[in-house]
Amino acid sequence: MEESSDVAGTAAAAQETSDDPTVPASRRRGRPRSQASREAVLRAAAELMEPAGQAKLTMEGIAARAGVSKQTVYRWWRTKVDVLVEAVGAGYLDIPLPLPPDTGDLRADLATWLRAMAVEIDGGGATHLSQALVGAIATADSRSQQIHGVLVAPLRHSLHERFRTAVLAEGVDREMLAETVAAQLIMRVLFAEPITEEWIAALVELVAQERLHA
Amino acid sequence: MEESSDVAGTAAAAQETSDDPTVPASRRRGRPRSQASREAVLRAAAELMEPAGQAKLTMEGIAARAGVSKQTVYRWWRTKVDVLVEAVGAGYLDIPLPLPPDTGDLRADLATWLRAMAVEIDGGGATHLSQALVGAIATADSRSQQIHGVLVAPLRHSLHERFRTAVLAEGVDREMLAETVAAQLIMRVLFAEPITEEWIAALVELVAQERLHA
Amino acid sequence: MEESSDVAGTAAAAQETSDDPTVPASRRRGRPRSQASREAVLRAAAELMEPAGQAKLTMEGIAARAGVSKQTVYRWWRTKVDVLVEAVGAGYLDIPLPLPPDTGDLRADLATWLRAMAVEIDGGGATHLSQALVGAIATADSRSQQIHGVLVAPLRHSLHERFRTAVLAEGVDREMLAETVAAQLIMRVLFAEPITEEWIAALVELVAQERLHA
Amino acid sequence: MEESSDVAGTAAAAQETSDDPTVPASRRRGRPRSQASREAVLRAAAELMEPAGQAKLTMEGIAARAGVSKQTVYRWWRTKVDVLVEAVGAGYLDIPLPLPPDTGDLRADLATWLRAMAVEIDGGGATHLSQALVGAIATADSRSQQIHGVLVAPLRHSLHERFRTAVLAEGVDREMLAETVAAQLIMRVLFAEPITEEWIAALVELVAQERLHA
DNA sequence: TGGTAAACGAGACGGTACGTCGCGTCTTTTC
DNA sequence: GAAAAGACGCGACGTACCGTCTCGTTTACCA
Repeated sequence: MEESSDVAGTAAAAQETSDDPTVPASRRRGRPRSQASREAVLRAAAELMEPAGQAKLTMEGIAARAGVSKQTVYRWWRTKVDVLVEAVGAGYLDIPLPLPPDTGDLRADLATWLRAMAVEIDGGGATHLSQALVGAIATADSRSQQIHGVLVAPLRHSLHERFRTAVLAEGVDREMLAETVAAQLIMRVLFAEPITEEWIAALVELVAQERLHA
Repeated sequence: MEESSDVAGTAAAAQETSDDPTVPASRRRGRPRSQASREAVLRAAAELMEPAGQAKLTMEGIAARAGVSKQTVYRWWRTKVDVLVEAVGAGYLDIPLPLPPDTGDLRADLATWLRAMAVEIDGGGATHLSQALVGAIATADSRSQQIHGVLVAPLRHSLHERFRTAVLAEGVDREMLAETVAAQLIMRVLFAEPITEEWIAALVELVAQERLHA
Repeated sequence: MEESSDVAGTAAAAQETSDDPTVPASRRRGRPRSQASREAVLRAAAELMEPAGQAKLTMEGIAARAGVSKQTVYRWWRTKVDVLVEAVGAGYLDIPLPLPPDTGDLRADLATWLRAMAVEIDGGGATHLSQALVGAIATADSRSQQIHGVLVAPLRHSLHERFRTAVLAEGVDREMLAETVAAQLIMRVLFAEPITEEWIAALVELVAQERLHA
Repeated sequence: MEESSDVAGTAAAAQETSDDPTVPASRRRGRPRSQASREAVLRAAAELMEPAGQAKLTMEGIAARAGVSKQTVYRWWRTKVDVLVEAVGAGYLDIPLPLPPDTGDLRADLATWLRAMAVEIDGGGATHLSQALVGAIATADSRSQQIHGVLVAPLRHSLHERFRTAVLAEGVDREMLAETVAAQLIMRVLFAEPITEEWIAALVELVAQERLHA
């Protein structure tokens, strides 16, 4: 639940609302920001996402549930998405992200992982959040960068980690492999397309090119 | 008001709001649907998308610009997305979709096509529309199926067409290749990631596996 | 409670929100204004004034109590004062205004009437409303004209009526006499100064100049 | 913070916020009240009234313009009105109040004075301030006494001064005469009624009864 | 001369109300 | 019956002030 938890953050950027610790204590004036409020807001936002994609996320609702004034929410976050992104970043709302196993057998590992993701997705966990986040991109003023950082980048990163250690044909762009799997998966989630064994097989086949140019 | 009618049609499916002509003329009573209104609405929706991703698309706005009563819009389309989808389907708002060329050289053709797409995207044409459409998915009640049909399917379809005739290694799932390029491209558009030569090269390399198992 | 009741209206001007009946029925289009809502709003405003000068009159509160949407209130009345003025004009909120008796004895009649007013005022009836109305003048955008019409004019008018028939010295400006009594009374109300017998006597003496120039 | 202290003083009474000098020096501890702040606040309040009846007077605004923290304002004045009243009392915001001349000719003097007031009022000087002050009465918690002291009493007082020396019919209540002129004038200001020659004549006629019972 | 206690600036906080926007529905007259 | 017009209940928006509450920082006094 800590701010600190996103420090280790893989790629996910710092969306610190910045109680910037570099500011010398002696120069911080006025009543300090209430950490209680901050946490309450993030938690409220997270909880309001839970009910299976309510998409019922309103600033008003967040403030109410957090027991905080609307102004306080607006003071620190310009938009819903900003709240959401920070909530994810700070770990209040976790996008379930199992690391791909590494048994040495890339194809098997990927398949296993994709099946795990399928379960996760069918459970509805990721779907609603992802949709909300991606949906938020539409909001004109919204920061696709941030959403990318929270939604896509971690996925890509953890996949890349697996590919990095894999035995592949020379010259294969591992970055691209990770990106491909991530993109495919996200599309699947967004458009609620089922994740079938056939699809998994085909994707693995495409991406696990250990024997190429062998 | 039918949805069932969009079963037919492969990709760029018919989402006609269907003044179903199979209904015997003798049974159609009262004032017939105004084609003028229908067109005005679709045109208005299209135009309201134009200003570089205003995302200012409201039912109220559509009706106003179309010079049509709100009720008339609601009578024939349940949601914004429905209007948008039909507008795309009816060609009022075209997603620019060049067909991949077929010079025999798959790799070159793909690269050419991707570059063309990059231009299109940088022009901003596709971005806003795509974002709006995908964004619409978030709207809880929204029909990701329809959006898929309008946004993803055609892309996938036209790519598949090119892969179908390509000389590839045996057993390669051409469907998956098309799907991969489409997914990658859409992700790129959604998150406003630049389309670089490196990325194109890597993607082509991944996907144009003519020489596999050679 | 009727609109019609203010037609007879003495001086109090027409602040009709104008369901203008001169508009030919054939040209009135769209859903007609809900009389139920209109009345509910005016009644709500009146009721919210009751509790002895709550001054708790908010647009939000009026709408809520009337069981009407805020928008509906704003659609027909630009400000609180407008609502209040119409409520008074339409008789939902009456400023108690006993007519001065006419026994032939002006001095006695005035004294009687002033005592009656004193009772009314001590009852708190008029005070809060008057204060609210006059207070409203401060609101920059507010229409002192309207308030004058509702608060001052009727008072002046009914006094003038009594002076008109009185036997006074020649050349006395009866308008001025009515105006003087009204002004004095209103000041007394506004600043919560007590109405004493001495004050009544002095005022009557000033104003009932039957014997002047005799 | 005393109220009692304004008992003394005839008209433009002292509503000093009282760094009461009767408190033994030995008991005054801590940082003393900043006179600079006090003046800045009063000046700010005065200035914010200037722009022709902005009525834009907010505690927040006063503090901001005074370069003072909100707390400091609240520490010394409970309400806006308190600030305003003190500002008037301390002469930061003067209600222009010419003394009625005394040439011996009461009627002429009154007429002259009323004309002078008319000019003042048309200039807008008094109007906005008066409206603001009277408006403030509405604020439930507000102290009509104080406002009376600042707005009405001085007017009444200076008029009374003139009537005191005037030659009038016996038994005429000079208090009442002063009160009448004051009330009439204030009503005129509040409701923005024009001050015409006719009105002046009539008022003078009513009030300057030197020759009565002659 | 150094504590100490109140005043001060800054500014965050929980609130209430504001006035507006868009939703989807309803009610009327006109075509 | 469809359509234009437009009022309606509703819910959320983002903003403005309210009056209160910490903070860290003066600044005079008293010991």
